[in-house]
Amino acid sequence: MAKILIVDDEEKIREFVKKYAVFEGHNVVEASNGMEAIDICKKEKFDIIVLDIMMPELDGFSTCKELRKSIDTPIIMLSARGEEYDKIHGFEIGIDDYVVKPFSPKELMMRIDAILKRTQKVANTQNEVFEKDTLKIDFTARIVTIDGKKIDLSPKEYDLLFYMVKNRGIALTREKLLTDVWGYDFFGDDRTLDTHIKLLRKSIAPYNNLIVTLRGVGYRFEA
Amino acid sequence: MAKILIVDDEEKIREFVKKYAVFEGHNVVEASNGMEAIDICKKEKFDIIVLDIMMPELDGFSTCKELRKSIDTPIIMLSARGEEYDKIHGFEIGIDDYVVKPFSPKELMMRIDAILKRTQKVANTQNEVFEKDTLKIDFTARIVTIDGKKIDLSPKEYDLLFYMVKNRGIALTREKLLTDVWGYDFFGDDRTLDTHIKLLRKSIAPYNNLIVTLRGVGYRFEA
DNA sequence: TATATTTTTCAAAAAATCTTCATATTTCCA
DNA sequence: TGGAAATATGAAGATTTTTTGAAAAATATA
Repeated sequence: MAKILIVDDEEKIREFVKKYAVFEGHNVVEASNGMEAIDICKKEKFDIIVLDIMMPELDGFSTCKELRKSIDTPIIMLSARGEEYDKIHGFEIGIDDYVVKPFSPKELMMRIDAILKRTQKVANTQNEVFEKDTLKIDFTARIVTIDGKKIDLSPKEYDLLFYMVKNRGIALTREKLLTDVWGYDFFGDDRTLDTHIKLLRKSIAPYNNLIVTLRGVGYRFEA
Repeated sequence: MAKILIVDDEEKIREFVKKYAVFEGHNVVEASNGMEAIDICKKEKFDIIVLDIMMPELDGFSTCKELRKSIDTPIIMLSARGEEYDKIHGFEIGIDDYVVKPFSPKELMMRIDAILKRTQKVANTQNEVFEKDTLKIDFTARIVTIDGKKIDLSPKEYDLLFYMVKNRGIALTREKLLTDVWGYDFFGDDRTLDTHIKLLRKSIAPYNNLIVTLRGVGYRFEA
């Protein structure tokens, strides 16, 4: 069906992805690191590239950046939970989708299928955007504006805001926020989340009420 | 709502998970070890499988691997903190999510809900909702509205309402309400429940009659 | 290396909620 | 019907949770 390049330093992951992709009738080529991927791409053309972020030497982002200089093959990133959340969302034009580890083969295949389906059609260069009154969040460009004026947010503020907006209308427990935005291994103080909520509210000033406190539970971003 | 298989050698954990899953209206089947889980899965189909990693004989990973040969039911792993981090994030990508012990029931339920939402109805991002006339309870957002207007509920009020609505049409003894909503270890005054029923009734004002007093027994939320 | 920025910790203050308790009301039945 | 038992209610104090500001620690930047 499609020709896929899977780039990961762990052989087991490559094997696993390959197994399921082949099962679905795809043609799979493996690369164990970024440099190798770049070399291979000079010779062959793929329909989709699955790229792990965490790799020794050339990481996924750098590899992606390099690849983008010559090709526009859709790229799906693999990332650990809590890892580089905003980097993934903010990465300029580079990434088509990402999958958070751990993931099931089914999920990855679904994403691959979705992208393949999408790329058959006319290129959709529309940025992914959330808007509410004069608050505008452009996930693709990584820009937040209020009333047309650009708002400066720290990385963590972006992480948190993006995550909450992506999951707006859902009651998010403190635990879920901490593990998903900070990563599963966050051991920190209980007040860290509150503090960042505070900073974020301050930053999005007139819209601070969009972040609703759910006492005893966590927070919710109003849909 | 969903059919869940919980696999753990510790009965306490199984009970713990079961209690809350049933609480949320799920249908739960237990297995005390990997082999049993594999056997059960040959006969029944589940919507989600919760699998402990640390089990005697066949551990969670091996069980997962075996299960994956025949089924692609979403799997959530339970792991002790720091346990098998690499394995979870790397090799075993046949899993959909993981929860670190000790975990709160809320946390696990949220992840179960998230996976169900993602796998069952990909296009359907509908929240789980209860409606009766103009009373609307959005369990996903944790929002209660009457006639479109948002009602403010305290945590206990919401928990109580949640529990009663999930178990509507059923006579709920005071004892059951106290142990299930407050927890096993509630030693408090007998009037605590009454007081919260009072507050809840006040909050859902025109619908207060939906909470029926069963003298000598407890309360019932009208179906 | 110094400087600026960001993240985290911490403790006090504020806010919201929970529980208790005394009293009122209702229900049931001898 | 009278009174006991169960439930409802209001108010106050106790407790819990969140907010906040400031400072320390960690990171990034010049």
